Amino acid sequence: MPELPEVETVVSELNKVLANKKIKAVKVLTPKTVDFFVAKFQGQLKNKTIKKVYRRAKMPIISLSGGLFVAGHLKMTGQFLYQSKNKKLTGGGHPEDAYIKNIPNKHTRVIFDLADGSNLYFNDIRKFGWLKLFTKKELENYLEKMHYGPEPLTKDFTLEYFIEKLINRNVPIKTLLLDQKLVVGIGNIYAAEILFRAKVKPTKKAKNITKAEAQKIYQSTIFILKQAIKYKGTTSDNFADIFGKSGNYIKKLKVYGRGDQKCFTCKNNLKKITQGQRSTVYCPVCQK
DNA sequence: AAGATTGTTGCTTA
DNA sequence: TTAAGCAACAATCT
Repeated sequence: MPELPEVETVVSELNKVLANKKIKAVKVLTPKTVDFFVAKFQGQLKNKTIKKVYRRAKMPIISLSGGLFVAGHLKMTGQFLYQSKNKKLTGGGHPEDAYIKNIPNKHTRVIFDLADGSNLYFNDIRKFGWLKLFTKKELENYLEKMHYGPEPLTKDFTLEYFIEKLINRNVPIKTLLLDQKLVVGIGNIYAAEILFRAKVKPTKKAKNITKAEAQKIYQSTIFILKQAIKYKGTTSDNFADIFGKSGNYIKKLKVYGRGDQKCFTCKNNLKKITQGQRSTVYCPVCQK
């Protein structure tokens, strides 16, 4: 459940520790993670220098010398973990620490050995995450093919655009918020939180959302994502930053993961339903 | 021990 | 063509 705030946290930390560092060697332990291009991945990254690490949608992107890029997706359980030379990761005090301590471990898929003696690990419990080597052109083509919507925290995401995208859409608003073609970065956690803040019921059809409601959802999207970045994301399951530390936004969650508990606002019981094979929690009283 | 969990792709149907 | 719905993917926890 790395969503935009979690990926942003990881990417900004990676950029700080990796910029200008040289890759000495790369070891792929799980071929599937690099789509079985093991020799290419290991061979072409050798002796490249990392220029910067940034993000598009939920994809971390590492730009390298030689016009190459490593881009990928954490999916549900992917993690980048960074260990400087004589420092072991300690975990953040959560049950998932077992996956972070003693790296490399059985969930380590790719290891980057850096010239200064530090290591970057790509860990992934469920093996849905992936990394891929791209040239600049290939990366551009890939991103184009994805038809990603605007970044919600930039000027590209306007209220007018958002309102227009809801017109005639016969899908629940929750489902639409998860659609990366409409706007990128929102996943199951923040969709629930955004709609709670906007006081809109997740099952409401997009075409029936009023302009006033759309504006609330739009503003809540920006507010919630920014706030979650400030808290370094949400660790509800196994998200960790590159130093193995948990995100703190779990303290701020109003509805996600709180099915059958009391609404903080009205004290009635929150309701848990399933939409598009995903759980949704909302307050039947506060959200109309 | 079966069911829940979740981001995205790709298939099916309309 | 596009929209909508849903199985599948993997591993772990409950």
